[in-house]
Amino acid sequence: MVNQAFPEPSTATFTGSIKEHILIAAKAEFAQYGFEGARMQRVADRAALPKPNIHYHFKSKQQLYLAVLERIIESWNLAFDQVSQESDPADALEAFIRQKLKQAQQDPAASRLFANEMIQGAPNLKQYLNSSMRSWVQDRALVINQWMAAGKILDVDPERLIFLIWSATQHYADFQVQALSLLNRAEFESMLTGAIFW
Amino acid sequence: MVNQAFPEPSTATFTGSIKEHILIAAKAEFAQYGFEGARMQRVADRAALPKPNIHYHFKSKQQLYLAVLERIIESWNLAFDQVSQESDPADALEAFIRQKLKQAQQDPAASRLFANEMIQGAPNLKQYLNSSMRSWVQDRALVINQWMAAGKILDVDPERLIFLIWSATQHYADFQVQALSLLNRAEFESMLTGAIFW
DNA sequence: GCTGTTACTGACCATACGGTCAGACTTTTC
DNA sequence: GAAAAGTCTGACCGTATGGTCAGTAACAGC
Repeated sequence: MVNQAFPEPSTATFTGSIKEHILIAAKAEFAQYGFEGARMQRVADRAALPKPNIHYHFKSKQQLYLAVLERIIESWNLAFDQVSQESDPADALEAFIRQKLKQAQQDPAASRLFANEMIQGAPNLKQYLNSSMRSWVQDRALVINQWMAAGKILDVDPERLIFLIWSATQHYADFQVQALSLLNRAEFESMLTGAIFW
Repeated sequence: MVNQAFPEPSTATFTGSIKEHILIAAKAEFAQYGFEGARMQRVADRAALPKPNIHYHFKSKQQLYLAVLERIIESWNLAFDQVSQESDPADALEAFIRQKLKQAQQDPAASRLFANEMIQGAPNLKQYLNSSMRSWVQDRALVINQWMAAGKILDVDPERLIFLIWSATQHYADFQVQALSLLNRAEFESMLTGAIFW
């Protein structure tokens, strides 16, 4: 039996492709243990498949990991909606925060996997950080600067504001155990619902 | 040669005890790879010692890990200074934030190791979270509630405020690569100096 | 300088690990 | 319905891993 600190919703009534099924199992494993700590046998156990079956669909551990990572980045890119200087700052920021919290709630494993990758020095995501993610931050920062110039919000460092929101929302996914324990609560959802506090 | 994504300050001019020397090397290894991903051989390489030497001083990987964890918790406890309802909220909160940022700056590996432990579901820190850490949060929350009752600060959920500060400060240590990359900066220190933005 | 104790280490061990492969089973194509 | 293609898996392989051990070196006490 696999020690699943954060069990995925059961895929017993599974309908998608087997590759997808394996990717979900692998995501949970990599999220919990990181690339080096992950075990192909545990991925197989989580997916309830023989180990060679995993290797049939994904040539190597590295390739499986990259496939998981790619899917996560892809799904996050889809959620990167547009904001312009005409948007109302309060509305836009609240929408952004709610979206990030929803992401953390719907797929905390993805968030934890990303955190693991960052902690290890982003060996597989340096390119992503330096290209699409950076330009995304810069676009947002530009809008925030425009809001400031138009007197719509107080002066802040735009990048710092984005980091603050990013970190606070991601925190609930990555440090789920800590937050639940410190708040003495059992359910993840109620914790996130309460996370918007202004 | 060990791939040190976040090299520790060199201990070449090493003066402390060998156990301490090993603990520092082990902290870096466990912080980067987590318990399961860490390799005793790499710990030995980081410490520039033969592997059996590590096992002479620490019976097992598990015991070495616990020793590292214990040292971190201990050093953090020392920094948990007291705040009372007589304190000025602005001063007290700023002091708290500066202290947390200093911690993140002085020992980011410790912060990352803690993050790794949380991501894995705190298998070795459940006790700590449920006892001393929880009561620390509750003590602080009480003071914040008293501040609110006295009209010194606006109404907020005290635990959420603590989490917000915790997450934002910890973020700079754990996601160092991301933040440096997105800000297009090379030095960690200047990034932290700029982190206090109000 | 001998003795007891602590510190160290090259060589080794059992097991776990990522990965392979030959053959079996299943589905598709015509 | 037979051949071809795709999917699956028990048994296995070479290597890396955590850990051991016998023996050596260093050092303190007398």
